[in-house]
Amino acid sequence: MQEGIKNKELLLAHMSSAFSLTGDEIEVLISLFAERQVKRRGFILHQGDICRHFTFVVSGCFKMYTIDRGGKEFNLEFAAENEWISDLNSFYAEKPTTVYIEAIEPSVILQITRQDLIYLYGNYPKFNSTFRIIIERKYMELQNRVLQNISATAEERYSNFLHQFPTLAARLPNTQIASYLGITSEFLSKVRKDLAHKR
Amino acid sequence: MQEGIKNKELLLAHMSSAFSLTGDEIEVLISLFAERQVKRRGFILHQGDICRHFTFVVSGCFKMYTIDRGGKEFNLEFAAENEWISDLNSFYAEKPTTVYIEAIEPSVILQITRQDLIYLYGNYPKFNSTFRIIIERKYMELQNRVLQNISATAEERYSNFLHQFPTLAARLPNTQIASYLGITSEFLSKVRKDLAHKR
DNA sequence: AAATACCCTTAATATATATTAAGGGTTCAG
DNA sequence: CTGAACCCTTAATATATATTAAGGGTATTT
Repeated sequence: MQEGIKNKELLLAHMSSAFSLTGDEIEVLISLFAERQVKRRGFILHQGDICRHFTFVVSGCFKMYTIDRGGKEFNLEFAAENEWISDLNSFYAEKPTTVYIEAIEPSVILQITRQDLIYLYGNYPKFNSTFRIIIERKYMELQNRVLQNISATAEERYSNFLHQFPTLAARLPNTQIASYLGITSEFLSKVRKDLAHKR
Repeated sequence: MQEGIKNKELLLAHMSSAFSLTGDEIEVLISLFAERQVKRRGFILHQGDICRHFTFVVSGCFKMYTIDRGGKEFNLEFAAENEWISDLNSFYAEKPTTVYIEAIEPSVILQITRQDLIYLYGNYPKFNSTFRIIIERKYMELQNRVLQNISATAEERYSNFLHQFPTLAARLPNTQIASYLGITSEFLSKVRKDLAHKR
């Protein structure tokens, strides 16, 4: 329990941003989350598998994506430091996932299993609120993304992405950003040129 | 407490689909939710207001939308019987909303205020789980919608909408569906013609 | 250091979707 | 009952975005 505590401090700080935690709660969090290193291009979830963990990213970055029949990838979500990633549908229903979660950079994560999370919900009620709030925040972000998708041009969506996720944008290849925005990387290239000319 | 109990039974049935409720929990739910009738075209939330209620739809149907500088409406969400609707961002942060929630049909709703919901979370811990699950379900639906938006053509999105929300599709004018799908109603008209010819 | 895979850009052409305009059909409020 | 809103469709034209193909640049692996 001494090794890796340092990484768990980020999780504890994150969890106590909404509600402060008691000593007991801190202890149980530390005991139930397992640390894992993931290499660049390493998968923590593969299409067809059952998603068995709720994952907190300590460092590095992941993408969650699907591949259609034509072999094209579509990025549903990125998760960097201090963010959560999981396929909720597969996780709770224990059914095969349709997505991949892959490390874009060498990463360190903390994971809790479904069983342990349910134990946590049942025995430390505060975590129901904590995880409710985590999901609510993610929900609002997604809703904003849907609004962008139905109302904004590719150029507006890209500008917005740069503005909303500046550090992420600097770390990701444009191909990955294009896949997230729902455009081809060739078109993103044009959009970038047009934006540059507007300066 | 006798009048309107019938409408609250739908809420109770909905809430106990994930966890069964005790007598106390049922009583507090009944006491904290207020029933309201809304006419067609009536607003339960107006841009600039603070969203003060979490709303459960007993009957009828609502749309949640924004209007851009050009006056165009974009439908973020529909909510019919047995669904929840609220602008979470405005509701929790108590700041002015950017959206409208308007009845598309004469409707009956049950509403709880932010204060009462927080009271509920604090004193009846089970509802933390219940509302966590409600939000998780909505999150998965939104995620699926984002995937559609970035990966599917307008025709695929429309087919999917018909398949996923058959009763809703039959009740809504096509203009509203187009606004939800992120296309113009003229183009939806063409999509419908093309689909009809494919039979 | 070479080889391979990845990444970014450009441009020509093709397709999906928006815009504008117009007409007819329905519903709803006065 | 009647006009005013709304709704749906069509078609011509315009714009946004995809596809294909090609070349050069950068990492990563061998």
